[in-house]
Amino acid sequence: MKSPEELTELFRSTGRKVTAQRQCVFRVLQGDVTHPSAETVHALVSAEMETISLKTVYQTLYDLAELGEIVSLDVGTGMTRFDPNTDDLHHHLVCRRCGSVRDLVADFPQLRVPEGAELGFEVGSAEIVFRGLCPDCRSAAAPEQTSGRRQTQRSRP
Amino acid sequence: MKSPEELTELFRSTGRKVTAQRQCVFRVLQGDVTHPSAETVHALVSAEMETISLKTVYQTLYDLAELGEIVSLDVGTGMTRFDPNTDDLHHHLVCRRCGSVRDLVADFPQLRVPEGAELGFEVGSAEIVFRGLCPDCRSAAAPEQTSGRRQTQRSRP
DNA sequence: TGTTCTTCAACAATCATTGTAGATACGGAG
DNA sequence: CTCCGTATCTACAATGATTGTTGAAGAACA
Repeated sequence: MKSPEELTELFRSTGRKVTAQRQCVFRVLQGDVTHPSAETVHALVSAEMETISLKTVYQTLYDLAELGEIVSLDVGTGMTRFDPNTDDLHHHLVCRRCGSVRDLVADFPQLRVPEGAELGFEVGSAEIVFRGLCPDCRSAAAPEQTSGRRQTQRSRP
Repeated sequence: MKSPEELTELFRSTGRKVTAQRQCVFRVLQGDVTHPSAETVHALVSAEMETISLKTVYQTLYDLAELGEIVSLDVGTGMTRFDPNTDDLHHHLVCRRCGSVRDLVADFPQLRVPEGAELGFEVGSAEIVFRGLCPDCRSAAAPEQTSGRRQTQRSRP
């Protein structure tokens, strides 16, 4: 993700208007490695702007995703997460207890669909999700973080 | 997933009661490779039992998942999908246009988190999602299948 | 500065999923 | 085979995440 200043420029140059609300979202996202949900971003932004609406946060995140400045991803924690790291060569670690998400920077060059197994699909990209326990949850009685419903009883495709 | 008869036995032996509704879900799931959503399963079952409720379908799917007979997974199509194939050595192909899901049977033995990159996580499993276009959607003007909201503007972690 | 078009906040609405309650049916005991 | 306790059923309401709507307010450009 570009810097808040560059994003301001980018928004203007693509016909989008720059507002205090949006710049606040830029700032909050800057350097964030926790893959926050829209709700989490809203909470962070609210600390500075008490009246900002959740809808506005969603709209700004949607715009950023459309511009390719952030990536929206669904790792099965019940809500869409947003990642300012748009590097193609990274994947994700997901805690199956608290739902926290971290980037795993590693290239898996052999990640190709074996010839004949693609069932007619035209494959464009591959994502890997590693599931396990985050450091906090490994230390036994650590408290849960997110408020979403389903963390237990999750997948293993 | 076991056969409907074996599932009947399994349900009984684990203290669960066997009803016509449940057996109908067993039958519908048997041999299904489309990774249906709860709603899709409900539609299929409804063809036989018009009055079955969606809640019952959810409950049965939940039970089957608890018993390890099916796997629930979230591949970002907006709803949980269910897979009667519980083989650990397979991954998924997801159409980014219509949201259809297929199994990709292939082992990726080198799918280990590089030493030092796991950020303190205790990694238990890894899933790969390959995104692209299914055969139907490749042939241009093919109609959309699922009814969910977000199919466009999806992730690429 | 004025004009115009976008974006804002505060709703209400939607979709997938889950909780509740009373009626009903399974399945082991008699 | 019938009875009874308990799990399950259906219908309906409620939840959480996300999106649509609307009138007011603000950004960008002439």
